[in-house]
Amino acid sequence: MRVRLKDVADHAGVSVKTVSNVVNNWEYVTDATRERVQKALDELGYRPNLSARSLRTGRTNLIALALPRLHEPYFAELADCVVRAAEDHGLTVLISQTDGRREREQQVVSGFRPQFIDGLLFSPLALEWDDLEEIPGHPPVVLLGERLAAGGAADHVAVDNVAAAQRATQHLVELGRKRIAVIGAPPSKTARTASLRLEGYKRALRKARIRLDKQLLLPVNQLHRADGAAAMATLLDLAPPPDAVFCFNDLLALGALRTLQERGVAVPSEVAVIGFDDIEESRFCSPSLTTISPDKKALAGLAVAALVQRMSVAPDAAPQELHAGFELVERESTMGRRA
Amino acid sequence: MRVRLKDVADHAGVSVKTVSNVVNNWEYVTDATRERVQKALDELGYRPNLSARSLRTGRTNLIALALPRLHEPYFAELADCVVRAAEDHGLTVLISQTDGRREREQQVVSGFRPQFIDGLLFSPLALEWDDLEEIPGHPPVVLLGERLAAGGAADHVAVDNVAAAQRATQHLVELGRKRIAVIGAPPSKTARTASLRLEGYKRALRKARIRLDKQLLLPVNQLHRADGAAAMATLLDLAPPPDAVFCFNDLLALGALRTLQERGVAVPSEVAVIGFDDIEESRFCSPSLTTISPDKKALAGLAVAALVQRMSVAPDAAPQELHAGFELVERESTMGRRA
DNA sequence: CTGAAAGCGCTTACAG
DNA sequence: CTGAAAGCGCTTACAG
Repeated sequence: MRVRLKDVADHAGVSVKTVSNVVNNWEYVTDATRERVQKALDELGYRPNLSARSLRTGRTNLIALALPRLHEPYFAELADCVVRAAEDHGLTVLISQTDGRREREQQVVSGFRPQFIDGLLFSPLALEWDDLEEIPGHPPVVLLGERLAAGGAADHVAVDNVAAAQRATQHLVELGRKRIAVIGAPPSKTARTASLRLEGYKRALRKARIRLDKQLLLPVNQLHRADGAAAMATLLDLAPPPDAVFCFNDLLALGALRTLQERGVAVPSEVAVIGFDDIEESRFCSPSLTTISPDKKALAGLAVAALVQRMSVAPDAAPQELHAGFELVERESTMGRRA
Repeated sequence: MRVRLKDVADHAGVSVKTVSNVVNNWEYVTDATRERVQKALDELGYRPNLSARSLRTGRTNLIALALPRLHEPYFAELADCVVRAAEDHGLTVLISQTDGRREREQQVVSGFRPQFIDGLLFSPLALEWDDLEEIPGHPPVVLLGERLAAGGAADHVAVDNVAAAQRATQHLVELGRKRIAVIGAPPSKTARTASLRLEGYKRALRKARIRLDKQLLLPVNQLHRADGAAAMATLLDLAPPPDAVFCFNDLLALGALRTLQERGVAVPSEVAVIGFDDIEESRFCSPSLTTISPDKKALAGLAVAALVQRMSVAPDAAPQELHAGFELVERESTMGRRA
């Protein structure tokens, strides 16, 4: 049989209210009472019934995290950070994959399990802001990473993609590279993150007075190894080929490295490679990969904190734009002199 | 304001019970009443309060899925299947990562959110059965993939690892290979799955009257690309080197393929490679990877069904050993003649 | 500082 | 086939 508050109260010879006070760390309980109740709590092994608590308080302490794909290491690592950050706030995270498909994203926002979560951390690929607005009584939402198309009025947490991409490009410039290619250029205007990164790239080139060569901008279908490998092959067939490549994520870069290796092109002496995300494998591949490392912990921490704000303290505050830091991690794929 | 059953009842001019009957698809409601109530339900946009329902029924319809690492594509894909299978039973899945560490696994089983889930799908790496027994009032558990050490008394769902490994090895034998190496051999006895796969490998060799050469059995620290790559390098330094490699998962095989490519060893003509898991990338890498494809959908379906059984129908039934099917998927890494 | 009591929204015997 | 009512376990004004 389950141990209820009432059982503990009887055991300790106090009222239910008093036990509840102790359980919830209420301030005004005499030490003697607290101690006695705590003992009863321990002896009986009391565990609160979360459903009852939720029913009473109207909060579930559950938040959902909706991501395109857990397969992608970046998202898997980010999810892990979010789970930990949420734990610190006493929140449990429900992870769900949207596959970046609009229909699934819509499903998530309108609540696959309605009235079930207190808030939503959302990394949308396809959804537009209008879609979000239309849904009646959707839970508080904080956008993570991807920004909804124009006019968004929800908190948004991300790295400063423009600045980060500029930094990455600048790094290649500083190595003396002149023909700096991009793998992962935005295939369409809806690819918001890619557009921002491209903007950063352009700024760096402008500052270095290097002319933009559109031939060097390669879009991809997906952000996977295979796409990176294929794009790199295309680039190597150019005359002259690039002397550096900025890949818009590490997976693409890993694919590019593979092609370079196959073709016997030396990295970094002939072609320097830089990625974005700093996934685990980038440390272990050979050559190890120079990359932009977004502060995933900060990203998760800011997002959860913003959501908590919206959930309880200030549901109607003006939407915030929050940036987590990043750093450039130099590894073998850009270390060393030009050939 | 939230719409309650009571509001709908008032709106439709019936009692709360009747509305509840309609919501829960109770059989004995006249069509006229059902229709009228349904209309009120729709008009008011009623959504049941799940906390209240849980409090009343004692069930949350939440199950947890505890996996070592979501980063690993196999687990990510499996998780996706589990989520879908659970949906069919009206269950929501709480995914949590244990990192394969005993401490985290213990945490999960004893309930990170106690009294919160109806059941647990669990893929343990470190936990022993005794640990499970010791935990008072742990939820119904079904083991997925990994088997707890001896004496387990919980349902277990997996592919027949011995049979699958035997099939894989036999395939290499049929190609005429004689020196068949293994990457991913069990580093210790606790690596249960690896031990089973090794057993299958041995059986296939025995049947083919090929002598076991322990030099060809390479253990790994982790089941990642880098480990596969390193192991392959070791194998190529043998004299003579192997003419085929059975990798105990696809990630290892992907790493092995990379090394083979770097060293200019032809696949499959000089060395044939086979993996295990059939992760997405195996279809897209070059050469594409022959592999054992466990029926992940069946695995997830069986696991969820078994858990549902234990949760409601037959909590104390004798533990079952359930096997999902597998098939050998032939791709480029083994297709073609020997050099 | 502590107690008695109401009520969160639902399901479910129990009547009828 | 439908209704009135109890009760799941908790929190929280309200008294004292």
